[in-house]
Amino acid sequence: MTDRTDIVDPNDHVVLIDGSAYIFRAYHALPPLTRTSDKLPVGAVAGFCNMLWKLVRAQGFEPKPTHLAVVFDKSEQTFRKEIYPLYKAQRPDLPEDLIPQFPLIREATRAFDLACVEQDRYEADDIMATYAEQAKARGTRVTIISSDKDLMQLVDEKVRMYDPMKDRAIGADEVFEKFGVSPDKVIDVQSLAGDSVDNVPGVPGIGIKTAAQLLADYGDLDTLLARAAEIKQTKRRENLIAFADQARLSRELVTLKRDVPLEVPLDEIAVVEPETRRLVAFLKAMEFTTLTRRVAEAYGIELSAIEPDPKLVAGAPASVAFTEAAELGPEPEPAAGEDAAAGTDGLASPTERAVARVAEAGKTPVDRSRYETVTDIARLRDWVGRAFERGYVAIDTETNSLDAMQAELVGFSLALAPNEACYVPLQHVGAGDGLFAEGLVPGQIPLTEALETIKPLLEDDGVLKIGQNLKYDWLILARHGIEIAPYDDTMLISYVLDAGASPHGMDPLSMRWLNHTPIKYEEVAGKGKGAVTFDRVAIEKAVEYAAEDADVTLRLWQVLKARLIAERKSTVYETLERPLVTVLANMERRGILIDRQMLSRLSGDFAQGMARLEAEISEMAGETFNPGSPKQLGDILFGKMQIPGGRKTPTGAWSTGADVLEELAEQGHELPRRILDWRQLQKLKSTYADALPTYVNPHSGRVHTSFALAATTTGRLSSSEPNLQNIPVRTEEGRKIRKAFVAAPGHKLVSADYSQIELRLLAEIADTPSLRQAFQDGLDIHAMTASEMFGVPIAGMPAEVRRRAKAINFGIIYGISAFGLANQLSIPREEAGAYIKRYFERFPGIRAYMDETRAFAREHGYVETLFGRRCHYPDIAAKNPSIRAFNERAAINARLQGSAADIIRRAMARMEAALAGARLEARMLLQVHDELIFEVPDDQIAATIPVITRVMEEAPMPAVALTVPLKVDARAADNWDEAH
DNA sequence: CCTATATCGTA
DNA sequence: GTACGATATAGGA
Repeated sequence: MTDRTDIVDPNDHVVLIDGSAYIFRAYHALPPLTRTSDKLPVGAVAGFCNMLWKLVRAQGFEPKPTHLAVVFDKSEQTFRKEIYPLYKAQRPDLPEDLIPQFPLIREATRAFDLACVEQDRYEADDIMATYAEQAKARGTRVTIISSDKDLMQLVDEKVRMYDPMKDRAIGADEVFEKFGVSPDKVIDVQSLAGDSVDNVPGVPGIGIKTAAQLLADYGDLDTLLARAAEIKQTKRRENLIAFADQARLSRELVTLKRDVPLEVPLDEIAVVEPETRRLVAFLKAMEFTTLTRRVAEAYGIELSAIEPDPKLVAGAPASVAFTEAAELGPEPEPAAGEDAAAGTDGLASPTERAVARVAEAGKTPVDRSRYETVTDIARLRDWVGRAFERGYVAIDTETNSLDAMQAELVGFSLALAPNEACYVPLQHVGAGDGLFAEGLVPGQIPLTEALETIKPLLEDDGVLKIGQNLKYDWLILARHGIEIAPYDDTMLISYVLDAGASPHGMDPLSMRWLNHTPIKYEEVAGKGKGAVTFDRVAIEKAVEYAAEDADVTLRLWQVLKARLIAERKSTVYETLERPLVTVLANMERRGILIDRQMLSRLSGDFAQGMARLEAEISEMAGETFNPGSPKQLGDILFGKMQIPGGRKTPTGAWSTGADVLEELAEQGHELPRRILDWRQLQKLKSTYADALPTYVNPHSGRVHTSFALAATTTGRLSSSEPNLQNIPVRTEEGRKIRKAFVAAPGHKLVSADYSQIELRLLAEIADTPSLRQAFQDGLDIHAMTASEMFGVPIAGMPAEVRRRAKAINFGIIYGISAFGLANQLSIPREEAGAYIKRYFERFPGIRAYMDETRAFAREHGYVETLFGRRCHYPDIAAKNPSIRAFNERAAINARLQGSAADIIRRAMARMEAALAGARLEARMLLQVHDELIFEVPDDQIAATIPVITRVMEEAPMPAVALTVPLKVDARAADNWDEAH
């Protein structure tokens, strides 16, 4: 055992050898050399041993190294791959005769008694960067033996590089030669220019030269990105803006980690005299005659007295070379899923295929002149026939409205391959410019005939239909009696892969993956006052826009579907996303009934109340002003009336939020109370009582919201136009609005909601036995928390104690901070901090859960739900502490909120079949995060509720068997308020 | 005319 | 303290 505990000091010289890189370069630079007796390739090994010998003897290499480590890449699975799965993904297979040299070089290192370092999840570069950083901190010189440009960011006055093949030193000047910037700017250049070898994306159209120039002009990457809008060159400016996030991702990839938790500390890589006999035995086994002789001479060893290392000699059974080489082979990959794009089918692994698709995607430029306008049925039949042959087709519909429930079909486009796309105009009308009478433009296939022709294609089990935000097109066509199946949705695939990391609309996806900017809708239809609906767009212009959408969708699918498989997210997509397209489309199609008379009456009542309050407000203020204007109100309260205790908003204006006014009201000020009352009425009137009736569809007489599947970072749905997920419930006045949501005659509304689902998931995920037990025993969870924390018995507990515990429980779900809890409970921050401390003492598992989640998110840039959904937080490592803390809280919350969202999605995906299987006519109408609302025939209510409850409670199975029970409460009533 | 800000409704 | 969307006002284009 050798003692390696010397302490590094400033006179030392730390030498770090990039082992893996050395082998590659030596293999290609040196003439092939094989061991005489068995033709084992050893060229790189020989070069390596010669270099080590020079180093330890300090021959032509001053000063003599005191510390030396040979550093290797260990596995392909590095933290960079977790950030960006395509990183270094297109590495070609190693040459046959190179593979056995890796283990031999490790053996050589050991034979020289030098440290051989490799660590899971880190590349050799990161390990070297960490050693260099630590050595520098002690004032020690460092030489990195490598010519890898990725290491050049480390060069400074203490750290130099040395190219072992060219025998030359690399200092700041050489780095400038290569990158056009000083070493401290190398990272920024690489972030912009990217690297095709390592598959670092960078910004399209920017190479090293341009990057260096831009950095000379703007200083650094962040400044450049912030001021990108100032750049004159159009394409360059657009790319810098569109790919800013990609540049930041690239920066993460190229920045070497300087704080790797080293398994072999710096002090342990001190150079020691080798055990000479073992070294000679190794060299002899390698049959390096010249070097063996030199080494033996230097140490005064009689050559013939040493036997070659028996493990390594030619013909040795199961020699280290071959056993270790086997482990270096490519990782086995499961077979790829369905796949139809040409050219990349033969590739071995899903990852390679995904990388190839990404690389190919930008290569075929979009050529709009090749799009066909289909105006006769024979041509349409031809396209349909070719789609059948191909087995997949991208489709996009064009309409005259964004509202899928009332939009008229204007035309549709199909795409079969890049640039092989067509547009089928159906209902275009004259521009109506006064010269020509409005009416159908001639030469369009009659709507019914066209639909009859494509229906068999769109409903054929054997042909995959591909859309972008397909729920919209599905609804349009469903209203014409066509139910598209099977299908894929590029927006949802992107959402599964990149939620939180990048947007999922067609234009950003196209720019990101295809390096192509599609025609803007405004360019064909105009914008603002001059905008026309798509049916009035000239067909020649419509073709380019519409066919391009199908073309782009198809190309996106080729890239994203391959990534989905490579990144192992097919199950998330197939179970949590894809089924929801038709489920939500059907919910939207049904809509919900509202009682317009009731809302109209409420609107009148609210108006009356507001008028009365306005009179009182003017009276108290001594003047009339608009109570709806925070600016005017702030001036009255804090200017004119000089009420103390005002706060400012981030923009410097007086804050007049409800919390501020509430406080003033409690101090006895009358005006703020009136304002609060007025605001409540104003909100209820404008947002609900007046707005909801305008959403009633004239044909159905019902309100059809639109649910967005890909709008949130956590996996929740969102609802808009109108938002039916924020219908009032907390106040008596508000519940009057909710009462206006009613069941159709002969039906009732059934509301079924998960009880405390996020807290239950907290107990599950944070593995907290006491919390879990409480749920298993059906206890009041907030009272139980209070009892644990404050030692108060549950029986006869004061309401205030329970209220505080409840606020803490919610706080935990939201990633708690003393500041937030203090705010919520109106208590001093110190007191809130003490509560949190106490909570963590009682529930240590939850603190561990929060710490683990933070650390995981920090390391990976995302968190995962129980079901594998990824929520990305690209700013989790922000330097700004408040941004970072915000992201940490969001990440902590996302695992819980997202897992709950997954569960209700699973329930929804199964609900239709469960109801149909039980011969029930209940229809799911709405989802409000932890609640589902159904419309159920009166006589089926008793039979329906148990089915709904069971599907919801069993939703995690079989993917996840929770140890905490899920509880669902369901009730039926004539209106939503009473059912809830 | 369009965008940003403040406010407030929900889970 | 998390996640959303709608409305009104205000101010620059």
